[in-house]
Amino acid sequence: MTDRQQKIIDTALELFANQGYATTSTSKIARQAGVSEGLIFRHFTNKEGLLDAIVQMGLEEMQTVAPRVLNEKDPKKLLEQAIYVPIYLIRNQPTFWKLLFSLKHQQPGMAQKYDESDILARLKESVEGAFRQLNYANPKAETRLLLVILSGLVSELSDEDQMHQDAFVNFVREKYQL
Amino acid sequence: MTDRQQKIIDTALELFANQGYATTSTSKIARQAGVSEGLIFRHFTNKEGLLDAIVQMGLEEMQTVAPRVLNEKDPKKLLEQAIYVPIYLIRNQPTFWKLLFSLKHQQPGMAQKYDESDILARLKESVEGAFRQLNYANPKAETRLLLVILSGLVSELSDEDQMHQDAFVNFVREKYQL
Amino acid sequence: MTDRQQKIIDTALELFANQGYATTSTSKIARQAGVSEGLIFRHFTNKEGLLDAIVQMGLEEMQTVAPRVLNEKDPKKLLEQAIYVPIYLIRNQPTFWKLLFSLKHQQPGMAQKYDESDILARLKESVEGAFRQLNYANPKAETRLLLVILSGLVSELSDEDQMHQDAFVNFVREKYQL
Amino acid sequence: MTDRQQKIIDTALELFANQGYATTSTSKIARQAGVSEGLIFRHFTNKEGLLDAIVQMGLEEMQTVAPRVLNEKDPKKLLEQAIYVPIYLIRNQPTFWKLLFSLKHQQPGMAQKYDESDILARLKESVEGAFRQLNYANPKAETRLLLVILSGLVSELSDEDQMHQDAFVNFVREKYQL
DNA sequence: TATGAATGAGGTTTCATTCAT
DNA sequence: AATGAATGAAACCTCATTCAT
Repeated sequence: MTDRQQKIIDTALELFANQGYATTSTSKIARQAGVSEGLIFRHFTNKEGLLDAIVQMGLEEMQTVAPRVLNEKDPKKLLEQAIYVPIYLIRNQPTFWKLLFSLKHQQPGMAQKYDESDILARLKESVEGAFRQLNYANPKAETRLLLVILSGLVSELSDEDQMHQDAFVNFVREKYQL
Repeated sequence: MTDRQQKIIDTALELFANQGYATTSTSKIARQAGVSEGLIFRHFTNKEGLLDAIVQMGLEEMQTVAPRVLNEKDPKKLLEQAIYVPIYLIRNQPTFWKLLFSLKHQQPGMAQKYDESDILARLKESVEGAFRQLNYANPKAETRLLLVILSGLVSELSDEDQMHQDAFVNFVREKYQL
Repeated sequence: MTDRQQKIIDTALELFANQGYATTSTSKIARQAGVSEGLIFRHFTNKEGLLDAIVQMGLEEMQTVAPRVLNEKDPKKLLEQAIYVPIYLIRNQPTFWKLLFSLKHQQPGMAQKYDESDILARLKESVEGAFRQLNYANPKAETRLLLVILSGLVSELSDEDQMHQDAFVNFVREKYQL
Repeated sequence: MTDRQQKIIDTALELFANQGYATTSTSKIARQAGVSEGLIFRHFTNKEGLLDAIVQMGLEEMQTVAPRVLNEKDPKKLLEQAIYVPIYLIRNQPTFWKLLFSLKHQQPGMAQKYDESDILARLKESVEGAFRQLNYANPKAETRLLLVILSGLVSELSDEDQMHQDAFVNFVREKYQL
């Protein structure tokens, strides 16, 4: 991964997340990244290939954090981690997660493609297991609610300053008594 | 509002909501609505004008339900209504709300335009007031959480059958002890 | 078929035949036809769609001449016609036939597509039948030779003035004692 | 001429002949030849330079066979050779001749360039002389017909198996009573 | 009101070619 | 001699929009 490749990915991530995938032209990406438009296609084949690379990269970061949840044996701590991890991820890669959640609304088939991603599925299971072990009445729904909350969280990430964001995250954490 | 105007609006709503605003071409709308492409522009001036008309129409429906909340004096019932109204709306106009929430991810400036919409703002205030009157510790955050949940709800509307949807809505209602 | 559609077809035919299909850009066609580039795609979908339309049109002309061969009962006259028809066609639509034969060298799969064309196949059969009825020793090879000659004829059509062309056609006719 | 230069030429010849010159990208050649794209330009300056080298190479092969015709004194044998030489060449370098004839249909000015090639012109003259010495009525036309037949032959070379090809070549030879 | 031909700007992509290493 | 990153021009194509009828 050369310097320019990384520059392209970073620029595209930011633009895709904040202006929408369809609305962001490859020429705008090139201009803002300070490279020629052709370079995008030499490295990523496609506009979609570029998106794939971005998602790939973002999910890899997840691989390094996910074990904290997946390998935790103590049920109490597992739950804590289960809730922290998404929050942690969103805080570390806010733009990436904004993009990931937003794709659903933009390119019907596209988001679905990444849903199959193994790591995401296993995390879901882990979160669900955590709720189960803590004797929540409806772990499946509980998991979904948490995801829905996080999804909503992300969708408003950019519109506010960090402070309000933090306040709200804390509020959610308390809601789950952690 | 003639028949064909309505047909155009209905078709565009469905396509915008399910395939994205930017991704849906006016020619696709025209074809699927069975009218000429020119007619769209005669009636709505713009692609954006068409979107405006759709949002206009959707919000008008809200005007007929909103008073149930806004005019309710009894604090207990007001809260009930405050929570039911969004659920009711989403159930009655799922496509419209899917579109409305999704705009945020697609056209930066566009969604914002409708946020100013008076009726939506006043509803927010009412919901917040409801939480306040019921002595919730943090009414502002509580309101936001509810909106966030509803937003998440909508974002997955199309991906599941109604049954799962209903089950989840019930779960959320119980969470709020209603 | 509007005026402009026809203009586009005529221009494209000439350019495709004389400069090659791949080498002729849609923008060059548009400029020379005096229309906007977009119009080409509105009417013909594709560059390939435009080629299809051209071939379609050329083959239709053939439909009006082919019966002369196909319906002839008298074996002697049938042969005469069988040989004249290709010559007649080439003389009437030299550019079209130049294009048709040249496609083989340019777009591997493309020419093949038109080979299936029924009318062309039936003509081949008729020519072959004619040679058979005249007791030529090897009608299949004879037919192929004729086609090969005609193909060669066409391939040099543009490089010479009509006079040399005619002289050569006559020479071939005498070769076949007609 | 290094190994890799030769590999590039061979690959390009095959692709140019079978897929067309304009349609074959330098990157496809590089990939299939197993070299970097830059190397093509280091060795041949240009895409056109590469084509020149290919033609150069093919014509050199001709230099070794042409004398058989050019130096033959016996008129009877000269004619035989005059007809065999093209057939021999096509059989030995089918791909090259396919390319050479096909260029006419693809790059207007390009083929013409090679027509001036001395050896080709002198061969034409020799073939014509052969027909003249054998008292054919119209040696010029006869020569052209032969060329036209050979051109047609080549144009269908790739589409059939060798057997049919041979049968047809024999048929042509008999036609000329050799 | 309604159509559908026509436009032109801009989008994605390809490709011959250059250059630093 | 060889690579592969990088470029920029030009290719094909889409699309919102205009206009004559």
